[in-house]
Amino acid sequence: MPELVEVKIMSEYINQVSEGKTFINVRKSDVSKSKTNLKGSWSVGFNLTAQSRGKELKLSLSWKPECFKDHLEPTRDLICNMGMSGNWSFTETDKVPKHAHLMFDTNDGWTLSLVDVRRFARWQWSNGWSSNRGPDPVEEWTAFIGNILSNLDTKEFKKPIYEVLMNQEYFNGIGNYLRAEILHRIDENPFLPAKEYLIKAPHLFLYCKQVPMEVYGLGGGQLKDWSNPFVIDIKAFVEWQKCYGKKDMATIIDKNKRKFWYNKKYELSLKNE
DNA sequence: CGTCCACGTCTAC
DNA sequence: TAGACCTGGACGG
Repeated sequence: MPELVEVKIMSEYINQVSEGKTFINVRKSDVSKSKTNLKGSWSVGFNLTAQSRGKELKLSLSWKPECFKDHLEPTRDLICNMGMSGNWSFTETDKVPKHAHLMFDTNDGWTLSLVDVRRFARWQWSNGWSSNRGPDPVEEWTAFIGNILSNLDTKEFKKPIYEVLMNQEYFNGIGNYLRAEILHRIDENPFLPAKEYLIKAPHLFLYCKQVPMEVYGLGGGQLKDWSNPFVIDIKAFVEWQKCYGKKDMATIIDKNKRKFWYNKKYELSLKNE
């Protein structure tokens, strides 16, 4: 599920359910192979807030004033990647869902859990966002454009746009369905080198913001096993999609073994490459 | 039963 | 640039 929009919605969900709660414990499932050390002094009285940037989610743990001691850091950030199936759930502690792998318990019997069937999600303590991921196309639109423009003459932008659009160093948050839908909307040859494509279709920048915002308006994309608490209409997302997963579209497998969905009219452009 | 597929990174040859 | 990492749903025989 999680691309930019869904991670953004998750961060809002975490903020909503954590508001006014006091957390007293952090733990992981027995089956989790995460090596991030959750032990230590983070065991009494902290608040949780979340923020997203592209596909990254940052959880900030900050001490309740009455629990704060001088020798402690006032806040600590856990940077999370949600993998293919990660999502968040807030339940009573004895009703934590199957496949919960990172859990935060409150002092009144509730638990915030990172639920992740495939266990590709990762988390680690960090002072900030990962340096190898670019600005958020929605929340930091100007910086997002600047980051690309100042690197337009690098090797990377000689690669076809459908590949570069998945590079998180420049398009943090764009994943497989957003790639397909954005390029389909623009309706320009997606096999063009990225720089050339951007010169022909500079509105790609705008679409990298607008298309996610439309999905945000729908409550986010739908994943089979994600009960998205913000969903407005279950069918809306499937109907909104014009390209990704549609049987009248063409597909190729990209370098990363991801299926790229695109309009059949560009099949010929591919052969000419 | 079995095989294929999934909204993403990682790291090892 | 293959694989590795994972579970489970869809679909075929």
